[in-house]
Amino acid sequence: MLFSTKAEYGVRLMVELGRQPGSAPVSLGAVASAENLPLSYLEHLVAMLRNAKLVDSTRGAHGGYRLARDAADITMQEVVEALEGQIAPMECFHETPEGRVLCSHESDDGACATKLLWTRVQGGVTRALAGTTLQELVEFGGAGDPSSPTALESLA
Amino acid sequence: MLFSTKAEYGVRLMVELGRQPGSAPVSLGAVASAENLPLSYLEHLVAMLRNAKLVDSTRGAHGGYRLARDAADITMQEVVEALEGQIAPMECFHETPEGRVLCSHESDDGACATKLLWTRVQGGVTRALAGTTLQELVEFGGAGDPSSPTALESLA
DNA sequence: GCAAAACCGACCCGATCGCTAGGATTTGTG
DNA sequence: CACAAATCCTAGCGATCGGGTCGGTTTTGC
Repeated sequence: MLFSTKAEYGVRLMVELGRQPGSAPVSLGAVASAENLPLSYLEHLVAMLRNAKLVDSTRGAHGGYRLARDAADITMQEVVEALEGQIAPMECFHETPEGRVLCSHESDDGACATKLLWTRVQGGVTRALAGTTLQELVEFGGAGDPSSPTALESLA
Repeated sequence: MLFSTKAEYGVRLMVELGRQPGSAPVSLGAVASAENLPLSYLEHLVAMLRNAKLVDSTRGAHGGYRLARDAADITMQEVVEALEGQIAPMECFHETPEGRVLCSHESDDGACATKLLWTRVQGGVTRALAGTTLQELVEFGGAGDPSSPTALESLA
């Protein structure tokens, strides 16, 4: 499995937030029951998303969460990386701030034999994640679960 | 981390085998010391590769392993799948024998909101893996230690 | 017969995953 | 003010897996 359910749940959470029409915050409980996910677990995930500044929270009664930015402006790479940590195909791969990929096995001039492969893999994943916006998923997606007719209106 | 060291070590093993000129089998010990990997662990990995019919083994003194097919005819998808199991971005993703991708969350007509994303990711990974042959890695790669000057461009 | 190798299975330790529990704080509402 | 609804925080727990070791058994060439 490439990703754990952290990414799955977290993305679902983001989609649910992105689907909300108004600017009123949505409680996690609402998201949890809409997507049929354990609330206490979602709390952990949403905390990561908040740290990554992808969602804003308002505390207290009638509080909740909403997207920190426009859905069209949030790439899935940001979301997944907030949840799963930096995306790298392999332990020995680090990405420098400038985007260069380094393999800790390679000597100064001799390339690691596997680098070609992992670089291609990472490229494929990164392109897929960075090339998909939350907006797309919101538009694409149904309710995720047929049991909740809620929030289906924005599709029409 | 997308993949574990099982894939890393296994690919290195395959590259090492692919680099051998003659048809004489290479002992695991030789591979282990060449790549500086634990022999006893490699035994498990090579067993998977043997089950997947990617390597042949000959027992007894002066035995060892060699590629079951030509390096140009082995895709990295086969290798990685033999080691890591079926490649899927997410638990809920299964691939039918016909290659169709199914998400266990989607109802009959309502699509899972995350399916678009994971499908793209899987596509990216699969293209990278299936589009890379062992031969390419053999040609690309130095030994990891003895450095052969290689062209680092044309990675993507 | 001996040594080199492939084979096989059991075990071990630490990390992570998925999740729960129990609280504390903040804040709108009656 | 009291209360309830919500976010927030920390700790823990069972299970699985990853990475690796160990000890042994076969098979085979010399």
